[in-house]
This record gives sequence, C-alpha cells and structure tokens, in this order.
Amino acid sequence: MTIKDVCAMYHIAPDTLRYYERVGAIPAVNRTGSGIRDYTEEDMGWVENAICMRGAGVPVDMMAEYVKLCQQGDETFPARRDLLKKAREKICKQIEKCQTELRRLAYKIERYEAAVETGRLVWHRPACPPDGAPFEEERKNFEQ
Amino acid sequence: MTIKDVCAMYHIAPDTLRYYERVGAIPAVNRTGSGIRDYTEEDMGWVENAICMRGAGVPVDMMAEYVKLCQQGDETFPARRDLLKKAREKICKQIEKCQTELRRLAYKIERYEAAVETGRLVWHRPACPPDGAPFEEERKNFEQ
DNA sequence: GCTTGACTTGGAGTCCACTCCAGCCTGTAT
DNA sequence: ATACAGGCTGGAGTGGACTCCAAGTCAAGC
Repeated sequence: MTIKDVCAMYHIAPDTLRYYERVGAIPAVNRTGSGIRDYTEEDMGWVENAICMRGAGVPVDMMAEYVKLCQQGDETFPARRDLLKKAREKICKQIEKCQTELRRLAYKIERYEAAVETGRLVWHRPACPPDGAPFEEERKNFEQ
Repeated sequence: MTIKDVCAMYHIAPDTLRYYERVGAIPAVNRTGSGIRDYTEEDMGWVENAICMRGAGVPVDMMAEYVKLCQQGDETFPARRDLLKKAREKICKQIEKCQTELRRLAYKIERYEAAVETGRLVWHRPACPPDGAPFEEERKNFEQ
C-alpha cells in the first residue's frame, strides 16, 4: 500500500500521514528499497486509530505517548490502560459540553422557527448555563 | 459587573473575554465614564453563550456572524435560524465521532483490564473504522 | 500629591495541528 | 535517453484561538 492508497482510503492528506509518523502518533512505516512508504495491514490499523482519535479531539502528543508505550513491551499494560482511560474522560467531558450546547441550540432554533412564522422573537425560559455556572432564573427576553 | 467578576463567575481569562469582544463573538460591552467595561445582565448572557458554543467547538467567526445578524434586526430571523442549524449539524457530527472513539476505547480498555490480569494482551474483534472507512473484517491481533 | 492596583489598548507571541514548498531521488513510459 | 509522475526530506508557513506584554489611564487610599 502506497501513501496515496492509504490517503484515498481514509480521505486524509499525505502530509498529514507523514506528520503523524514524524511526531510518533503512528509508529514508523516500512519502506521499499528506495525509501517509499509501504503500509502494511498493521500500519493501516494505526492510521485508522490515529484518525479516529484525532476526530474525537485526542491530542497528537497523547497518541504519541500511547504508541511509545506500546513499543516498550508488556510491562506498560497498566500505563496504556490508564492513558486510554484518561482519553475516555476527556471525550466524555467533550460530549457533555456538546450536549449542553445542543439543548441550547434546540431551544433557540425552535424559537426562531416560531419567529419566522409570527415575525416576533420571544424567549420563554432562561438558557441552561455552561459548566457549573450560575443558572439565570430570571433571564430577560434578551436574544443571544 | 467588572470584567474580573465575570471572569470569576465563568472561570475564563479576561484576555479571552476581551478577545471575544474584539472579534465580535459577543457584542460590544458598555463602559463606565472612564472606559472600563461594565457587564450588564444581557452582556453576561452573551458571554455565557460564547463559552457554551466554544465549548462545543463552534468557531468564533461563526459566533461573530450570529452576533452580527442579531444586530441587523428582525429580517435576519431566517438567516439566524439557518446558522444555528448549521452549528447543530457540526456538533452532531462531532458527537458521532466522539462516540465512535468511545466505543473503540471501551473495547480496548476492557482488553487491557484483562491484560493486566493475565499478563497477555489479546484482541478478539476488529476495531470499528472511522467515518465510513472500510471495515476490517479480518483484523489481525495487532495492538493499536 | 503620590502610590497602588485594576483596568485599558494595540500589537506581538504561543501553541497546536496541520499544510505547503523547494530541492532531490527513483521507477516507468515513450 | 528523456520526460514525468510520484514519493522523499527538512523546514517554513498558516489558521485558529487564545495569551502575554508594555505603555498608558484612572479612582481610591494614605
């Protein structure tokens, strides 16, 4: 598999793939005699992994740390597990933030749907606040 | 409300607040006679909104566009609704990516839990691929 | 009147994750 | 044999979102 094939398969730029390899977010890829990357099944697994993790907002240095642990052998099982758990926590928090915003958006879109009908925009309840901030019990009919 | 109060309330840096204002992600804040920002209830609503949107990954220029539309009057109701819908789409896609990764992580953590018990790491099934990529039916027992 | 501390501005700097580029090499097709 | 497509490298550039800073202003306290 050349870099181009992998790029086509995963819709990713070759530069990004080389960048991931350079910073260690994926292990070094095998080369042909003339130095051209030749992705194995295993390499593809790593690429897939990197894309999926980045898609969920896991930073590349965290992925690089995981790759490094994997290359250090079986004694790093606990460390790897802990790292993955840390990544999971991060993503869970991210999802929560997204869902808070989704609720806010749902309400606002609903209000705007009514507004394009009636010509007047009215708020019926306060917005739900982000991240433990004080909830505005008496939110005025200010649009935000 | 001074900028410091708002920062304490929302756990955000004053520079960030000024930055949001500068790029238009929140409307211009009222000032005292000597030019010091004096946040009203309405301003706070906008700040809260900005923090919540950014937390969900909505880019600042999108927020700025929304603020601009809000300042242009009632003819922009449909445009605002569309913009919010676009933001919602973005966030939904983001959540999906997060949940894919969460599934992958759950499986891997489970395998590592077993591995720290037995001392051997074993994969039983292929990972679920990201974003419509081909599913590896025959994933080898490669760790990723 | 002077100091202190909080605030202001414009602009520069930083960090992350790419993304682009120039110059080079190599295998294949004409 | 030559052209050319595609890959390689190191390094520079970009875009987004902050974050820091120097220099200035102002109000309150001593």
